[in-house]
Amino acid sequence: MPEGHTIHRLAAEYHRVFGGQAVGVSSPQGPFAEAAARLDGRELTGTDAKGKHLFLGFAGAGWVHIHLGLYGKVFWGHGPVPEPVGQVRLRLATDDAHADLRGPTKCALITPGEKLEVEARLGPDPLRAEETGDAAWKRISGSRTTVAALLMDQKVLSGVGNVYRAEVLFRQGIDPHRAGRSLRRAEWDAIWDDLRPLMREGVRLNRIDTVRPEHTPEAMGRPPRVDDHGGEVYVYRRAGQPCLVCGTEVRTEEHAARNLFWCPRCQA
DNA sequence: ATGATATGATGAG
DNA sequence: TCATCCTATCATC
Repeated sequence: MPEGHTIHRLAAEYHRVFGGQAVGVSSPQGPFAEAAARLDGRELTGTDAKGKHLFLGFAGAGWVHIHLGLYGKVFWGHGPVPEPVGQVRLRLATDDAHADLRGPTKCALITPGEKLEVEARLGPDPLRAEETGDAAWKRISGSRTTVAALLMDQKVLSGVGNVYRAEVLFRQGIDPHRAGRSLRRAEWDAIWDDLRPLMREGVRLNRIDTVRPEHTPEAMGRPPRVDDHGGEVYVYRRAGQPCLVCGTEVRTEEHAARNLFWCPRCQA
């Protein structure tokens, strides 16, 4: 399930597999069928990502705008294209590869202008090398909203989801309940500067690892540990378990309809 | 088999 | 704040 690192990885993957080629486009059972027919056989000219939004560009036809939401996923395959099983919203296929998109919140054909509008609605993306965190700081520094909610607000900052939120606040020792306007500039800069390489590493490994080498169970002389979502993390979904750094029980609560996790001692 | 759960976002009230 | 979209996975029966 997707945060920004997943989307940027997909943009690179779609480009690597289909870029510069004429691609078979279909929407076997979905409401995208009409648009897919218009794209079928065109060249995939480029891909792009901002935050959790993915864009696939087709020659002379504009962009396919994809948002995975909570459930969306892409299934990759090689060789002969199998019959679609269940709901496939968008299938791209060449002679030797195919990609099936299932369950996205959004999959629509848009114009270049509409792509710019989507991007303009989003805050800076730590995975876009040319962007800075300044616009996000402007929103955060004047806000009475909690920093936990602000980091999840895609208009403020794009690409960060529940895992990166919890983990970056832990790594920076910041209490998630603090108001945005209580943050010092240096604290925000530390969050932004930490997110960039952290999320870049997420793109590379296709998972979220946030535990520093000095805090791994091996380094701390503790038994090995496996997080149930496939990455090594400090607090995400570790409620009731001891903090990897200080041993205090990790806490959780519902915060704006999402699960929030933090260490009350390290993030006091 | 069934139910709970999830890394997201929107629109109504 | 709540319901809703709608899919895969895992735990429990």
